[in-house]
Amino acid sequence: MELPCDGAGICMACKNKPPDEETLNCKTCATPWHATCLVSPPQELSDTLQWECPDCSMINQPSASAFSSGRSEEAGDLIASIRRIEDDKSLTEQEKAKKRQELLSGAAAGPSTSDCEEKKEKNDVLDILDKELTCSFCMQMLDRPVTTPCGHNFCLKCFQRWIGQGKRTCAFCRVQIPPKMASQPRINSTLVIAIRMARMSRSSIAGGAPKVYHFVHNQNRPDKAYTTERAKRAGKANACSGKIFVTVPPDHFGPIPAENDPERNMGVLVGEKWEDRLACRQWGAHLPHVAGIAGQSTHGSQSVALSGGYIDDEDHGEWFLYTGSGGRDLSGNKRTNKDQSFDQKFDKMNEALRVSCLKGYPVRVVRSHKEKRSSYAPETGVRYDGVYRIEKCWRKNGIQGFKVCRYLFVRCDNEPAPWTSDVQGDRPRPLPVIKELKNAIDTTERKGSPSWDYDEEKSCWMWKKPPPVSKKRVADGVDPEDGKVIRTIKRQRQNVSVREKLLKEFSCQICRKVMVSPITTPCAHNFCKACLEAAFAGQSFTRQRGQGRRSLRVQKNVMKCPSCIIDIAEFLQNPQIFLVGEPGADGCNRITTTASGGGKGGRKLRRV
DNA sequence: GGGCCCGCAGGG
DNA sequence: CCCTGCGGGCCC
Repeated sequence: MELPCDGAGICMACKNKPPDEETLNCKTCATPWHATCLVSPPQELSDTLQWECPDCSMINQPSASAFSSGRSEEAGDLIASIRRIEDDKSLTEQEKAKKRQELLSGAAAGPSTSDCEEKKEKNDVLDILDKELTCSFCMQMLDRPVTTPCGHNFCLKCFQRWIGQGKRTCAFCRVQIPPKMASQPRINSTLVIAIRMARMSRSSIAGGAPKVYHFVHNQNRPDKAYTTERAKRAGKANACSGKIFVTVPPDHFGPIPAENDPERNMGVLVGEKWEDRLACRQWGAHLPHVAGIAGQSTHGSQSVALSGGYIDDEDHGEWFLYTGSGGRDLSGNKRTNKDQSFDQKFDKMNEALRVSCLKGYPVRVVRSHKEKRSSYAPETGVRYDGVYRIEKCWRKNGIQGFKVCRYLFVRCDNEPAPWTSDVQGDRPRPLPVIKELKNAIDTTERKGSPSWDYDEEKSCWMWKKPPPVSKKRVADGVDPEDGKVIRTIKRQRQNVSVREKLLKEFSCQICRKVMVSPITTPCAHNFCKACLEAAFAGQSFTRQRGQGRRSLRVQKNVMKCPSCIIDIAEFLQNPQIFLVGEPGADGCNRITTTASGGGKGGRKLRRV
């Protein structure tokens, strides 16, 4: 029996992680497979784009029923059938709609190419809808379905109630539920689509084609991020962004419409997913590739990312509580830091969010798989979940003991959220009751009417006041003739100078200059003697100008290495100082002796 | 799984 | 120009 790759991308057949060029994604279920482990891999490159995995291509053979663990097999069959209809180029949209409807209602189908196949699907569909798409607790159509490894489906809320009662077995078959599933249930997005399609099909009026949801496959993906000469590290850790595919300016507010998507003419759809933040950026959903908030303090915030970076965040899907940025010590060249060490203020990006709150702008929201505590986060990658409005913001004492900026986001999108089985988008909803507001300070609420609001007549969310005028240009290199985007190539850095190499190798972690009276800690960090002494006298240091390096801030009365958390109190009793020559003519110190500095694999002084 | 490192992008 | 940042890869 052939096996796909598991959730971590490991081939379940050979137990290895296949490289990208050996990974095939099924066009129907999007599951990755290891090409070299397949009995009959596709022969032509072009075949790989339309490749269907063994599970999906033999979906009606009982021996090949495994769709993938944790999913409803029958729902998988249903989706596969629906997608086969979608992919049939010989059908018009109306014919497709009719076929879908027949499939889902079990009505008589027209002449078929495969009688056996269709007969099974027809007869099973009602059963599937009755059994598989019904929650065993509430006996209703599944709402935010979660699926146990034993293959049983429950509403998220029902499941959580069950777990809350201390139960740890499947309510249906009594098989043990893994601790991870119990503590962090994730919504089964495949089932969501199945339920939604069933509903659309039932409610669709004859003649009007129901809305078709788009499934994004890898082959539609754009050029990837790339690495410069300077960024020596492998892969995308230090990559430049690939081209931006949408023609909206970086300060565009709201959904990205089809007319700004010259590549596909679809716009960015709710539920679209990307491998990582760099790919997400390329489609304009959220531009910064590290920061969680996109925006300008004078203009407003266009988008946010929920990635589990801040402990105070609280996700309820249609609404969530977001934490502002800052309050963290980023010394030591860090980009993020789990620990908060000072209060957040309403400035910079936090102020940008506050502006969007006051004006009632729509804020795009992406959720990342890195948010482990939310049931609404995707299993992998980064997903666009539509626009939200910030209804209130305030400050509170955060979990880590410092003040944090807080924002109440409430969904206001015309497309349904990726986790809901609703066919419709959002309606205005009452604000949730937020307990922490009792102890909030600096609370801000919108006074006037919001710019982005629900129109009762048109039954949709829209700009009720003109959107803010863009102050920026569309992504660099967009050809005004055809709107095609030309990738911009970053200027690459020339050879690194000897001086820079020296600085890198022998610089003090505090002053960033070549060390004077160097001391290497047991944890292998290098400092000037004076800097280290001053560090523990409670002084703080700012970086040297012009080198693109970071400030190091040290805490008073803490005997930890300024570059890491190792306690060096004992070492400081008797630090060893190495010999260093006088400054040279260029002002750069000459290292003249060899010495061992202790610590594993650290930078050690060498003769030059 | 956690620590560490660093180029990049964008705000101000 | 300097500062900041809810990444991502690698090493342990």
